[in-house]
Amino acid sequence: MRNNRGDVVDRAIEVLDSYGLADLSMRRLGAELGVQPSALYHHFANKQLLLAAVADEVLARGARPPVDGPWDEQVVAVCSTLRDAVLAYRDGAELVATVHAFGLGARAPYDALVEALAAGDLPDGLPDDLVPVAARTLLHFVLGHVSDEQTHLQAGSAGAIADAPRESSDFALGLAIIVDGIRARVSGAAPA
Amino acid sequence: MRNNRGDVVDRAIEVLDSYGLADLSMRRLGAELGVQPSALYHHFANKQLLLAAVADEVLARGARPPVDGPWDEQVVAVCSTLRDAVLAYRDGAELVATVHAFGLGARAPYDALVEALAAGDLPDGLPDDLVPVAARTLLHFVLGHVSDEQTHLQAGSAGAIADAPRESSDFALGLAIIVDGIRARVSGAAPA
DNA sequence: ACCTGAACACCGTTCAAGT
DNA sequence: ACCTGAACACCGTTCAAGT
Repeated sequence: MRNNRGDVVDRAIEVLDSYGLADLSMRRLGAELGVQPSALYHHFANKQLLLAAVADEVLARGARPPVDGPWDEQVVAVCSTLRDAVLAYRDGAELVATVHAFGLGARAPYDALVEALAAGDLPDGLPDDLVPVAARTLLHFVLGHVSDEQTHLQAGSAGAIADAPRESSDFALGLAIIVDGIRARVSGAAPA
Repeated sequence: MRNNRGDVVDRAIEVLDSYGLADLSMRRLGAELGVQPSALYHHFANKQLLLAAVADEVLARGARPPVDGPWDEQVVAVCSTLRDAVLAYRDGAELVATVHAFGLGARAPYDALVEALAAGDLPDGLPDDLVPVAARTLLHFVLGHVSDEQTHLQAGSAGAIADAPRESSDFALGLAIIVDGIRARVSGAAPA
């Protein structure tokens, strides 16, 4: 009945997927593991570090090998992989966004985007100062968009939202807008 | 010493700006007003509706009259107004994003973006199915970007993040990328 | 290495009752 | 119309002590 770090993370993902991020408390997770809440502090110094480990595991489970090809195809591949990874568990996008906002972990998608954007096979290549801005813009889009999707997926239980349903084609269109915008800055539009 | 709805919202904004969103609790706000926490439930059915009213007030205080001109200038104006509005109070972006995610209030910026995008003075005009996607993409960008800015503004107190500091020119560049992307879809690039 | 048990300082929310 | 006071069912975290 003794748990190690991995057991705790695995069970946390089950609780997350079954009950949502708001119900993933240290007390609830302890109960689910048959253990006092204080026992979790043997494995993680605080809840935020536990959530960071959970987010990293969600991302690791959804990871796909890097694609090669032109930078825009690489970017679309990374964003689609990220979307699928966080979409696989309830509140996955909100979890990763929260952890990323706190700056502990969940750095893999950002790094992957930077690498994809740096694969400038264009004549001029992507300007260096554009890469981090573009990467963060893409990350905000993907996590924000999927958070919306997941909120509306669970909308029946909370009974608060009555907007139009999101189509998965919205994701492709929004992503294409940003990629087009990056391309426009490379092939010689006027800078801001 | 009796408070009305407006008093509660005003005081909530003061607590928000002084102590941050995490410390804006019903109990703390009650104490700040010299009132039992339960008294707040006379004015708001629950905390989320209170936060929605606070977010709407933050947005109202930062509101600026609509600009006329081409759609892209209107879009930049709306996004800059939104950025300034939420940047004026601590955790303002996170507050508005949270309220928006719950679907209660904070709809004004979205509506303003839709209106700006619909001001298609272009020959072809903006395709109807592009407008909502573009509006949501812009909203995610602005709120995500300013959340990052505000998190890093307060980084010293939490001592967790050690990334590169955000420059306000990053906002202009990221916004320009998205606007360019929208423009590319109008002036006849291949659809996704 | 992993866990207990008790404690501390908090939460949001409800509800009968007061003025 | 606005508020009290008490209660209910929770939180995250610490810490001495156990195996």
